[in-house]
Amino acid sequence: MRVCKLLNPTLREAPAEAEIVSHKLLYRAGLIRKVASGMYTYLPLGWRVIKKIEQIVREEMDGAGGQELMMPIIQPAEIWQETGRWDVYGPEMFRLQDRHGRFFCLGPTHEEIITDLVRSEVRSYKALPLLLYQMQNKYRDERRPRFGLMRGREFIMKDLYSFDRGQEEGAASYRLMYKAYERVFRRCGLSFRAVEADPGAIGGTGGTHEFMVLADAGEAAVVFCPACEYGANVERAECGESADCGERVSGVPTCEEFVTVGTDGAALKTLSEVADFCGCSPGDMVKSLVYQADDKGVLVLIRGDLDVNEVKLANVLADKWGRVPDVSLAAPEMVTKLFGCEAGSLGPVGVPQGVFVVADPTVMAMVEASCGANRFGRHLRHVVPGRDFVPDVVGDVRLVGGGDLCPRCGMPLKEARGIEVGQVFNLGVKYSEKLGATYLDEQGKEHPCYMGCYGIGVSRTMAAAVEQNYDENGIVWPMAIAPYQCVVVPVNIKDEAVYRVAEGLYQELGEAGVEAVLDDRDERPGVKFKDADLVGYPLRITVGQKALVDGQVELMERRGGEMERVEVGDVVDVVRERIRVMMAAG
RNA sequence: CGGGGCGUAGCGCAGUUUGGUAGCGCGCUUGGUUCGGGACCAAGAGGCCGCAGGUUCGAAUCCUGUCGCCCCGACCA
Repeated sequence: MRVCKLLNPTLREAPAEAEIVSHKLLYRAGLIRKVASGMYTYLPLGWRVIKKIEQIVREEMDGAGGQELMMPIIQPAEIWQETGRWDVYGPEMFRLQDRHGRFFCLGPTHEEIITDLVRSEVRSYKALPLLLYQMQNKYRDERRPRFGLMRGREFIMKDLYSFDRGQEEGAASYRLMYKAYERVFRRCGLSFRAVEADPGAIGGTGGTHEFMVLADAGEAAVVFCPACEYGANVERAECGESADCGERVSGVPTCEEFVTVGTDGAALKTLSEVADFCGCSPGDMVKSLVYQADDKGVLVLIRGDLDVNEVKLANVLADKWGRVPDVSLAAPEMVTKLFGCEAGSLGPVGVPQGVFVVADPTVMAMVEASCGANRFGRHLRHVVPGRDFVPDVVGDVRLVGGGDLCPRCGMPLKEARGIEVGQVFNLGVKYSEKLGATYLDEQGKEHPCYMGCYGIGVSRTMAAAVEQNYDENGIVWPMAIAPYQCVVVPVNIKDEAVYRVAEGLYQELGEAGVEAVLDDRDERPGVKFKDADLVGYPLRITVGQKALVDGQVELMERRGGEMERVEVGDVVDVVRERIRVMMAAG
């Protein structure tokens, strides 16, 4: 490709709306342009990167036994109604009607469609395991699209679905995909971490892992152990601190109420204020939070120095109630209505009727504690969990962070931000049962297929790669996903000797299978160098008078920036070898 | 959905307080001089100032409405 004709509008300045590195650089380097909030056009160079990532994904999916197919973007409402997700999915689903008034959606995902296919076309155990995948645009009307490609309303996703005979074979497919994902992201040159995750709304019975590219711009917080393999999204993370660290003592006096009003006559509100007031630390207190779970009031108790993880709370309640509730912190009015006093004076002793009480194990492990008295400006001391109050359920609702101990090996965990580029999911029989996707075993007995689903955010992977590979001059593409492997820059196209050599090298590289562009613009060298750096071609060949008098050209790696001289006749071989090495290195 | 901010040339911005018929830098076009890290000179093209109403002799500027875009939040008492 000749840069002269390449639609690659680079910008000196980033658009004001771009906040994060990948958004700014992909825009400035002329790889993407915005069409509407959360929707982008991939310009020729950007689209080449997408296709490279797709090809890596395709090779690894095929290698794992996957079969590629293509399903429609527009999906009929009926099938979503069958699984109940037409209503569950809510405003995130783009919906539309055809001329007859029938309802459709733009597919946010394809479990329904694929399961519908399999239920009509697969009968026998002989067809299993079956791994089907596609790469396609997905549509989610996000409440807040942001950060360029990171969270779009239209995005490119690879989704694979596995159908197996049972849990055991399903687990094998899961492991197969897990391994394939590791290869995909390694080949893309990304530094990533697979972490345990919360299944969330998709539901399903088995485990799930998210593949996180570690980068500051990541929307998710993860913890991982520097010593062992453990890693988890904080929504899910457990920690190893022993729950029963204290000895039960019998000598704790009866609990008593005391006044907690500051010198200005106002009631002490925050937990640390109360702790200071009674000369103890937050860790000696019980933090009492009121949540609304669906329409029910829930009092959540946790040790005062710790925080509550709402996702884990929802899961604890789900275990007890048999459904996953919507959990949010209760509005102040609701707190007052239930407890007759404001937040800040709440506690587990004398909880009103109808309020469900959840205690974190850290609370039950406390020997004695202080807490609110459910009366304005009053607190209690010498409160013994189990003696002075008994929760409805004890469950782990603790938000784990860096410094907490690894649940596997006890080392302090590290915390980092992560960009979720992939997720592997054990679905179990949730969809196959609802939609009747069954197979007959050797005995002619009918069973629901055991399913898994596995996503890779292709467009998001492109953004994540930039978040991890850039410098002050622009993008530094890993060789495997660079739009072109190499740029040939004639310093001055009006210098005939220079231009002839550049043109010749460009031709030879192409014939040798190297993806090269020739910057044949009549621009000053500085402009071409700046653009080459901004776009991030991994290799640059500079053809100029200086070296050409010795029959040489200059070869530079974008990462590192060391210039070396190469004989004109050796360039193609040297470049091919360099590409080979850089591919392997990622 | 709540809060905040912004819509003026392809990109970045000024002009809005105090109404008087639109400007700067970059980019783009043409000509010339340059040519190893975003050159210089000259001449140009390009904007119903997001849109719709209103006030006014007159609106980018004031008022009302509306649309779009961005950020934060929707979690700790």
